[in-house]
Amino acid sequence: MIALDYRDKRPIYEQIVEKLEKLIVCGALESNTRMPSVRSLAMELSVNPNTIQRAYAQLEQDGYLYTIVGRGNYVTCEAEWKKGRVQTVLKEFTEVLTKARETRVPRGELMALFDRIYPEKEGENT
Amino acid sequence: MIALDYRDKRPIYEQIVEKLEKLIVCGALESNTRMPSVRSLAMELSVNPNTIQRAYAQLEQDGYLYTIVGRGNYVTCEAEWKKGRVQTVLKEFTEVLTKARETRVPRGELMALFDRIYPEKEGENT
Amino acid sequence: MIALDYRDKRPIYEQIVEKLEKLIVCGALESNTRMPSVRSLAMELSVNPNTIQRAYAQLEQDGYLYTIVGRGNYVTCEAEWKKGRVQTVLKEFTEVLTKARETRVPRGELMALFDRIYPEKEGENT
Amino acid sequence: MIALDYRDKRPIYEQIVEKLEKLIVCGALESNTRMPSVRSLAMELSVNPNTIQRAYAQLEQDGYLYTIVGRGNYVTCEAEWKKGRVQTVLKEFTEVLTKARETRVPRGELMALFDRIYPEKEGENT
DNA sequence: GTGGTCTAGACCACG
DNA sequence: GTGGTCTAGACCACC
Repeated sequence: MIALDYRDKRPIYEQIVEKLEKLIVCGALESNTRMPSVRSLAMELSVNPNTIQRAYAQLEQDGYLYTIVGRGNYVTCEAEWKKGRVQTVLKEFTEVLTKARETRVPRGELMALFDRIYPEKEGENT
Repeated sequence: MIALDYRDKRPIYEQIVEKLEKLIVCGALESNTRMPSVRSLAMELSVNPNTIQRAYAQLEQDGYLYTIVGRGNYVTCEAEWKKGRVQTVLKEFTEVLTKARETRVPRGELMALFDRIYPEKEGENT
Repeated sequence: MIALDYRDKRPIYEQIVEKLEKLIVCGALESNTRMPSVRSLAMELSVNPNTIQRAYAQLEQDGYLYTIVGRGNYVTCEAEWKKGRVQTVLKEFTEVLTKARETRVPRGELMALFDRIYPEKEGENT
Repeated sequence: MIALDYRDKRPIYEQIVEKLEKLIVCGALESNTRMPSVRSLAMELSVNPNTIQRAYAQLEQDGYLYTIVGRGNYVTCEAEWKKGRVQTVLKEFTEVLTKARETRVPRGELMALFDRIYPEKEGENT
């Protein structure tokens, strides 16, 4: 389900958070789906349950999961996490653009990338 | 010259790297200029010389500085660091766009930001 | 009769206690009325009978219910639970006021809230 | 500095958070003061450093502390935490008042308490 | 020295 | 069986 990179300097729990976040955002983990239990995921990834616990706690705080004690962790419905997520992305987008301007990256190069990665589709994403 | 934010989560040396990088990119520190000595900058910022040493080492590795042993640290010429810099920015740009697509951020919203931050100017940046 | 919120952090039995308490206090469940049996309420709410049992036990301890073995659980008469209830509320009121004073919340702001939530009516509640 | 109550059902770290929060709010711990180190406070309270760590993390998240890795934890300036704090208190005040109204607690009794705990002082708290 | 992370193993409340 | 808390002890980056 998830591959950990022990050479990565970031803490393990953060990697797990990032990976799970992606799975939730892309829709691989649907709303109200039950996540693997703390212990089972810990076994699967060969890490300590505390580490998984921490990752789940972070995801809960970020609005991606909700916890029912004694039952398990569940994925929140999309509308729940989408708002904050969009804001975060827009902020990051602004930052990288500012950086690009400072570096005087040719505008055309950015536009080309933009169109390639985020093609304009009729009736979608608009 | 540089203001440190001790409440920032990132290590001090990283903040210094970032600030100096900006000064070099924006042209405030011109090519082949001699940087302040490790000890003097350490004094000025009230930090451990080791911290400055580390920042300079990082900047050298990133291609912004070159060292002449016994003489000091100098800013590399623009062409030198620009290549790496542009590549970095483009990679970051790609990543954030991918993230935006996954999150299904409306394309128009990104375009609007793009045009505002990076306005099209005739004969420049193209 | 009662809606449970599984995303609530509090244990289920506590939620049930709170809901039933409200129903008793507001008069929806009158004095000496027989409460639904443990098993039937458990069925209705789709929870474990133990959970209902625990909620009833808590309510009995708080003075809202009394049990006649073999007959069922009954709502105590108003005068019975009112004393304890008033005391509890006054204690909570004192605590939150103390907290407000420590935080130096403007007195006027509290007064405004007070008047809005608890309007002075002639001949009532005095 | 702090007395723990092991009979209390709440987790230890939460008790510590509450106690420290009070000390900060009442001004006993002034802004930008350095808190005792994780290890030393753990020793003093005879608990595990992880427990203190958790308490400090919570306080940081709530805006009462900021952390400088390698240096220690510091109290944030008052304006930082005051805003959220006031809001919390007002919400609690509203809740308890609503509860009081449902219980039909005599308005006069509340008013008396109010005046005793939060006396009107000229030129202050208004 | 500091805080941050992680492991191994334990106990508890909840349902 | 589930998540939540806690202990004991360890290693790391940073300054």
